[in-house]
Amino acid sequence: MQPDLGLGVTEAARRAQILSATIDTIARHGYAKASFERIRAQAGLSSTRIITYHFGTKANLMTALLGTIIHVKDRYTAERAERHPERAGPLRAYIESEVAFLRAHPEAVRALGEIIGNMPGEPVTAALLADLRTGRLTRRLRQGQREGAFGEFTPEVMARTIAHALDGAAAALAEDPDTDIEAYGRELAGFFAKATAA
Amino acid sequence: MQPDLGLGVTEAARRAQILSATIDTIARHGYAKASFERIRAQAGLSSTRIITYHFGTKANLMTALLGTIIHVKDRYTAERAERHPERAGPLRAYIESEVAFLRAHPEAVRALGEIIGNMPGEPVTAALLADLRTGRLTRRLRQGQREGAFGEFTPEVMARTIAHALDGAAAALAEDPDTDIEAYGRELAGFFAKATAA
Amino acid sequence: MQPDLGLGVTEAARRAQILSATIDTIARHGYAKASFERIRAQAGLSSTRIITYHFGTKANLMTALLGTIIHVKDRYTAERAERHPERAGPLRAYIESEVAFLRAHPEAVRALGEIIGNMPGEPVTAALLADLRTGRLTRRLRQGQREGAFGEFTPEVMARTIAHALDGAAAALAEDPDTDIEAYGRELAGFFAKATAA
Amino acid sequence: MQPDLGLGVTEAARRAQILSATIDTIARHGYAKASFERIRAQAGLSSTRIITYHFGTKANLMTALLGTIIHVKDRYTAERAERHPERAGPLRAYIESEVAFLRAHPEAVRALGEIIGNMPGEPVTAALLADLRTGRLTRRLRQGQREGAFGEFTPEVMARTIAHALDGAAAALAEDPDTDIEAYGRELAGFFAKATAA
DNA sequence: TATGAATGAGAGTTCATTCAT
DNA sequence: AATGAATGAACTCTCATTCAT
Repeated sequence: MQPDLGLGVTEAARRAQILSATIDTIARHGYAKASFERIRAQAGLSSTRIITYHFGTKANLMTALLGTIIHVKDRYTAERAERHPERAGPLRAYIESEVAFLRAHPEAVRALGEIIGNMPGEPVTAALLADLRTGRLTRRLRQGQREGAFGEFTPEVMARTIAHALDGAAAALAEDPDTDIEAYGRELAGFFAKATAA
Repeated sequence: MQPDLGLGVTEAARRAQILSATIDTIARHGYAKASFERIRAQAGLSSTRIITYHFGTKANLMTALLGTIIHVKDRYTAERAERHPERAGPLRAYIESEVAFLRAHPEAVRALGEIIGNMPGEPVTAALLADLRTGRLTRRLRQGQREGAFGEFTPEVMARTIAHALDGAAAALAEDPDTDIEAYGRELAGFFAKATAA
Repeated sequence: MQPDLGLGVTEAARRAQILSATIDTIARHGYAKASFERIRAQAGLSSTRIITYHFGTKANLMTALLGTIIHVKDRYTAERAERHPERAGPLRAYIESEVAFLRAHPEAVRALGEIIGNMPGEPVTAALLADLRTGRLTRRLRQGQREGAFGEFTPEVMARTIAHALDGAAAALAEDPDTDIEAYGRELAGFFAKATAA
Repeated sequence: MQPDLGLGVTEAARRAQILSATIDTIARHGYAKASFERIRAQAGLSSTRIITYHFGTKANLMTALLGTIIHVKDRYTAERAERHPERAGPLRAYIESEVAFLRAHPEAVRALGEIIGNMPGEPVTAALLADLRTGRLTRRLRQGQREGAFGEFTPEVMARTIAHALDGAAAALAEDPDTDIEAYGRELAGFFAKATAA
């Protein structure tokens, strides 16, 4: 009768609950089918009304989710960087970090991809999101070229290729959850080490 | 009042008209927003009814579209192979052919990606489509390895990486239609030549 | 490619084919779901157009079907009456004849019931159909009362009750095709013999 | 402009309003034509959306209606049994009770018949509904036979016959609302008293 | 005797959102 | 911090039917 036992939960906790349910819903059904109703069911809420109450519109919810995932991912990456001091070069470190996050939070990665690929809105926003994915990497690659660590290539193209290769890793994991994703990551790192070599 | 001037058009022509409009609609708005109404408007038809008349259901329409695009792409690839005899190795030939098709039919490639990524249906179908994308390439890569043309790598991983790298090319072109996609393709071919080198 | 091999069939044969398919469709799916499309599929035709061509409207088709079934049933009853001279009284003869027809053509009986129960149209038509079911029987019962063969009862009520009891027999057969419908009929005849006894 | 004056009505009241309108609609037009639009008009609502809001799907609405009618009928029967202590034997009591309910709620009986006859769904459901109609009566008849109150007959056949005879009563009332349905019921009770006599 | 092509009307369902407490 | 009730718009799909050969 009362599937939602979280009466009087704090705002922050409710938001987190809904965001988490949204990630799972998107990961399971894809962005297009992530309706308020499905999110409501996933979260075990009694009415979709609670979602609009906390987030207003769907675009708002998705923007909040985007911010949250990016935030979580950044924090994860930062913490990991402290634990695993970089030995094998920035590119390998980058790829392995991405794969580690994928392994730790596959649904979040899936959701991130779905949101970026499907969220409506101006091309402006799309470009911003795209830069978010490849901007930092592009700069790192260019910096590396300047320092002589890499050979000749167009940093934008390489960055985009790496980003999409990582999408490929996520897709492989999604198709077969038993994929040895670390091995996949090491192999990718090897490819791009060769491809970017001086 | 009579936006549809194609009264009495033959079945084949109508189907082609609708399929073409569907490609454009998906390319412009994405799979999720490719409703019958939008397709109708794109095709300049008077009623969406004509779409269900010719294709029955939406799933049917999408399946037909999938088949058509794959068919067109195969034919394009075959014809191109005749005109451009392979000199630079099968991998480079493959990538350049894919990029050439992308250049010739960017909307079709966009639509193909959207359909594969969003069409509902069993995981079975999804796996079939995935194999369609990477299966042939995987086999070619494995064959090349046996013949000593390539070094050590997991063919499945490499094939998937190449496929996703080509998605990256399509995304680049979509974001900026002025992208020099041939150059992009040559650079990709260079990457993967290095990455697969013995 | 040409599921309909009956090209150039005579009008009568085509009509019979369609009527027969309509009976089967109604028997299988009920009146409400007996659309032109389903009838077309059942008949193995290539287009519903052929149905409208021969019958015009759906109401027309149903009227024709009604006439056909009634005709067939009358002929069956007449022929059976010749073969089985009446020994056990008109009521038993009537019931056994109805049950025999049900046994011989259960789909036709099912279809007849569905049509009578669902065909749209004025109450006038409904009353006509009702009389068709019970009119003759009512008259026979009244005649029997006059001749002293039966006791006291309202002929209309008894006739209606018998007609609905026969519907019950059809329903029993529909629910379980292995029903011993002759036994069922004999039992019904026994009931009504008692119920109508002087 | 505002045909719906029931703003803010409680859920229970709205459901009752809709269910009641659905009964009337089915009684008037038959199951096949009982569309949301017609129900909406009958209930004086402003949009059909309110129906899906409260019941989700049409199948749901019909299931709810079925449950409601059965519930109401059971309650009616129980209350009546208290007021009218059984004198004339269980069979006569049963028939008179059914007829009394028919007299009190002819539309509900009509709707019940339409729903049972037309609601789509597995044969399983159909069998369940059939048992609901005749199961109790069959058991009563068998019990009566054991106690020597009845003669020889197959209880299932007799129960089904009685149920269909009651359908006949409902049909008579539907065709002519002035039918003296109590008299009809007494006559039926007389028939079956004779038919089941020891 | 038949068909290919088209169509208006209406069905049920899902969607994100809003009004009023 | 939350809810109950409602809603307009859009969507896919099915129906019987008609126009033009």
